[in-house]
Amino acid sequence: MFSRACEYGIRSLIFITMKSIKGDRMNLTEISQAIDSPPAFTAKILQKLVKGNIVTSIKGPNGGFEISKEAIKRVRLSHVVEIIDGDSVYKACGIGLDECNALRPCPLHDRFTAVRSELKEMLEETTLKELSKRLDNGGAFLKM
Amino acid sequence: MFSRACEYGIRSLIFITMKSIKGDRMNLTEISQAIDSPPAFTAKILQKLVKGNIVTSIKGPNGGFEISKEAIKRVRLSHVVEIIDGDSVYKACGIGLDECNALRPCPLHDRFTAVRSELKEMLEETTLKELSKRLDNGGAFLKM
DNA sequence: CATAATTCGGACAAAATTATCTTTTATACC
DNA sequence: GGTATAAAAGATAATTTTGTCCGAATTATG
Repeated sequence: MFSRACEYGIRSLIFITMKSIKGDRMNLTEISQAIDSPPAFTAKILQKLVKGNIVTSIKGPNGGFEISKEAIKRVRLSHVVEIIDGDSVYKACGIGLDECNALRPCPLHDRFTAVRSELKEMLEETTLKELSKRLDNGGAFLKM
Repeated sequence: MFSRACEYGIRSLIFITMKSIKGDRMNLTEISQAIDSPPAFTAKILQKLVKGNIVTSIKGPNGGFEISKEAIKRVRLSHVVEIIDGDSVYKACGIGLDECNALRPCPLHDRFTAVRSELKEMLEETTLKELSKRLDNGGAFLKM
């Protein structure tokens, strides 16, 4: 469904959000340990999220990554997926046609777009806040 | 969503089904032309579908691939996806946790499984017959 | 039986994705 | 200013997926 990179990205963000709400800033080592991901690869993904205005990074001692109150409110899963995986999740044809639309559909078009719009809706209405809350209250986990 | 291989597989099957209904058997060249896919790669995928009891293949002159009346009735998209991509579409965690279930869920678990069961349902109820009909009556296409 | 057409199977190659390593840049603190 | 810490950036490596090539096996037909 999502790329590996995107999975790590979402997990990182949920963790960072939970910590930022408490006023804690997390560095790469802490993040990759918390979500059980390869540090160097995770660093690359975090860079994308910084450029995409999702998280802010601070260099130097006691530096790391955090997410602002504003961003916590604003950011939806859809934004994260779009930054890391692009818009293929929302646009691509289910069976790989370059151009597939209502005017010139593939045989699966209608059925596929129905399911995909469910997915899209879900991603658009899911906030980092919601996900981080579940993690914080012990109702959900980020590794294993 | 699906792998490239799976996309080619589904497209091949829709085409083969449309032709088999008319009593026509198609060979690799005809199939890969009809669906605009790399022939050698498509051959590998068709081999999987033969082993998976979806299509039957006939060697030699005037050979090729066809699908039986029985299989046309029986086969759902879910079978095809499972043969080519495995069960990851149905089972894997949305954000990549090895073990993610109701007892030990990831933060996205509930929302993700809801969408995924829509997808699963769609794949389980979609038949090759239905898809091939749309192709046959000019209401849908398999390339571009 | 010889030949041509076709799938099958395995080895190989290319491209994309995932992952690592190394150097550079920024910053806090002494 | 010097040092340690941490992210940024770029080069490189490993793995997976996608795709190709070639010889073997099978079968219809003359």
